[in-house]
Amino acid sequence: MQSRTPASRATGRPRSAAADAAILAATREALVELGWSKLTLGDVATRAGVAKTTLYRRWAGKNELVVDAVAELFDELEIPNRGSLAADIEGVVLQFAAILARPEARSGLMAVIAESTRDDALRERIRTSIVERQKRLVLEGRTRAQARGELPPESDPTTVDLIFDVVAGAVVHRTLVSAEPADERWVRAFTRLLLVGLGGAAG
Amino acid sequence: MQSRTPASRATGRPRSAAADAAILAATREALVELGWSKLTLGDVATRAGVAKTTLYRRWAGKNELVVDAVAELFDELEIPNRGSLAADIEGVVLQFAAILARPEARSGLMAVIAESTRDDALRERIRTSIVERQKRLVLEGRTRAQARGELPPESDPTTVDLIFDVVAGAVVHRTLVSAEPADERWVRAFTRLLLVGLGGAAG
Amino acid sequence: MQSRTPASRATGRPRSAAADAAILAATREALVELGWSKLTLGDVATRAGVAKTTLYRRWAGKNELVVDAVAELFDELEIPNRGSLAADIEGVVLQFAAILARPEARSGLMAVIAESTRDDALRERIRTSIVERQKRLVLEGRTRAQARGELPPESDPTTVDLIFDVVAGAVVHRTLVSAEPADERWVRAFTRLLLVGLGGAAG
Amino acid sequence: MQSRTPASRATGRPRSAAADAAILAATREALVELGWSKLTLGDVATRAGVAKTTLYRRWAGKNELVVDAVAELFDELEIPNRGSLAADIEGVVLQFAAILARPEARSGLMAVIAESTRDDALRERIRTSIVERQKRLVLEGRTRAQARGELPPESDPTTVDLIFDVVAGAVVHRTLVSAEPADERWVRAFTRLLLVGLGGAAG
DNA sequence: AGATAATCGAGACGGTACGTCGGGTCTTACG
DNA sequence: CGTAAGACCCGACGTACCGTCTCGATTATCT
Repeated sequence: MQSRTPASRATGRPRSAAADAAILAATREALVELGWSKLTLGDVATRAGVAKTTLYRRWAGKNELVVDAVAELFDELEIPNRGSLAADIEGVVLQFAAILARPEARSGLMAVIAESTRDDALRERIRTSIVERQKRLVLEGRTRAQARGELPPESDPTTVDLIFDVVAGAVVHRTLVSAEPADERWVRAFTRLLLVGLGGAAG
Repeated sequence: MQSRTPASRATGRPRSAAADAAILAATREALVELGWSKLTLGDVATRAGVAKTTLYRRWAGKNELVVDAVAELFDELEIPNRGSLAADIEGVVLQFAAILARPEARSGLMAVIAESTRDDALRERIRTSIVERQKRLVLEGRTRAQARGELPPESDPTTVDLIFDVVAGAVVHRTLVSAEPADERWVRAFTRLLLVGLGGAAG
Repeated sequence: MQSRTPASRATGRPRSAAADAAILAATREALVELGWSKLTLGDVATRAGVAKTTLYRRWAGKNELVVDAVAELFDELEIPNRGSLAADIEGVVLQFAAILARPEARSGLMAVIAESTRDDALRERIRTSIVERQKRLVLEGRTRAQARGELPPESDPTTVDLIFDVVAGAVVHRTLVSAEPADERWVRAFTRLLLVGLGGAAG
Repeated sequence: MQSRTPASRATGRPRSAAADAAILAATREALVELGWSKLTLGDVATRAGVAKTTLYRRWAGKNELVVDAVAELFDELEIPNRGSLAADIEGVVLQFAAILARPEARSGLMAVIAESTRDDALRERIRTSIVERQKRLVLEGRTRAQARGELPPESDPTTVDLIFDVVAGAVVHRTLVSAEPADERWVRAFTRLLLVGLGGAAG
């Protein structure tokens, strides 16, 4: 996750593998209790039972650490097989909304995105660890829908990006900016819009 | 803009009106140069030629100040009248994308949203100053499309919220998270998706 | 004591005069309890009820602070008038030894002298605040002895320096290096040596 | 030099003899370049081409290491035979002053003395390694002067201590505290004072 | 020859203090 | 009163060394 493995050292005491996990868990815990802006690396180190230096040896700063801590949250996402494209979308969107409802995701995610607007390395890390990694969901959903005959067997790669931006963007905006719950009612309306568009439905 | 006006005092030296504008301008300038996280209120005060005391008398902190400074940026948005709903949407989305391309909006907006996940007053301030204020664009667009007969004359108010989340969310996600430009090609594809849905078009 | 008075500011909150005294007292207290090497500026600030920044605004570091704190200790030295040069010397040497027996002087003094071997500004500060200031004792003692006719009325200024180095050096060496008490017996033997020399007496 | 020799083990890899010398040399080198307070054991180890572990296996810490490194410097002192007590004293004092003029002695010596005021074991080590070892010079000088008939053949042992404190103290104070060179002129004046006293000479 | 054991280099580890920076508050003199 | 200036307390920053530890690799002596 962190760009380590420095050409495989031979000598010296090896880095503690347990420390990595403890630090990431402590980071999420601190995010829940304190939120991004009040989270301090000293506190995270203490919670993890680790010295500050150990933390800094592995991560360059708060941003990098939180990206890694948050990215893991999204790995539990799975696109369900409910028999229809609409039902599949509704399922995954609800999962996504559930993660965004958790406090460790809410403030952490937006904050690192904010920071990434001025930090190219951070943006790349976010893209690699979170965005690109989750596009698998769109791909799998489309493949399945094509197998069912719900979508034509074409495959413009930019369409995947577009759909990902629309779905993820809508849920994030609903949840964090409008600050309204992305509940089942909303998800159904959103899925309908996504499938048939403004013109197709009653609007 | 700032919820002040302390019951209109009679005595004492009145507050400098120029200071407010100077501070907000200095804030945007500092956002461009430094970004959210490196912006300091002491620096803003210096740029504005104002004492820190003066700044704190008017705003409670960094978050409130930046919300006000950023909110003004979105007031220039106008939905154009290009003769069709599709063209109108494309126009306003491009305007929105242009604002989000400006550095003073990029990091400032996301950062205050991140903070708002743990600060109800701030969330309310964002909703009032930015979100609700710009929903006028969706309303106006729909009214115009209904007049043209492009949309049925129905008016579910939750649909406005949905569309706003989808449009704003997609552009923000494309621009800041995926970190790709919301250029004319992308806007056209997005508008088509919005109007006819995944199923209706080649998708 | 500290080279302040920066051209006499007009504006802004003035520096707290109480803070200076509190910090110097806290420094001596910490020297007694912890000694030079375990004394930390953060701890001194806490003891003085002052923020670390306040301390750093006034002193450049541990060395400068301790010089000022220790220098005050020697201001209480007075050369007594006991009727003869020998008795006067014995009196002042005993006073000096008593100060060097106090823990706040012991480790602090030697430590700053050690540091001063690599820091010209510090050496100058020590010379001004401590060495030159206490040479008054030698001058006064000589003047008095000349009035009594115990010493010829000549006045080679380098002799003052020589005597000061011999007296101060001997007491410091006896006390801190040999680590034996400079008690009355020793002081008497030393004074006899100083007055009549190795050859004159039994040696 | 270091109180080791752990009961003479039989088995296991023996300690490198070269390491000891390399470490002491590196210590003196670092003292010259950096001075006591900026000297770090990690740096000394690197200079000596040795791991930190190796260094700590032999010395308990910075103080002990520096005492050993500095003590060796004084072993080169020899009291010359110039035909008279005065000339002998002048000779050895000049040698002593020359050593104190070297940077590896200056800051190292004073610093460990400062530390020794709070560390009995260290004080004892200094006394053994440096102070008592060099008293041989006073003893030899006196013996020789007595043989010449310059001093009475008495031998109060406390007089040796007194003279050692006076001579060493004066040179150290002149050199390090007053920060003036102990040159030939000064040494001559000091020797005269030591031999005939304040009263005997012009003062 | 093989087992045993202390050494060596390297470098990660838990700590403590550093000196700096920014946040907000307060205290001046001036308008 | 408002204001500019700047000192104040506080808490976090990221770094540097401390002295300890855990590695794999040597290098001895003792079976």
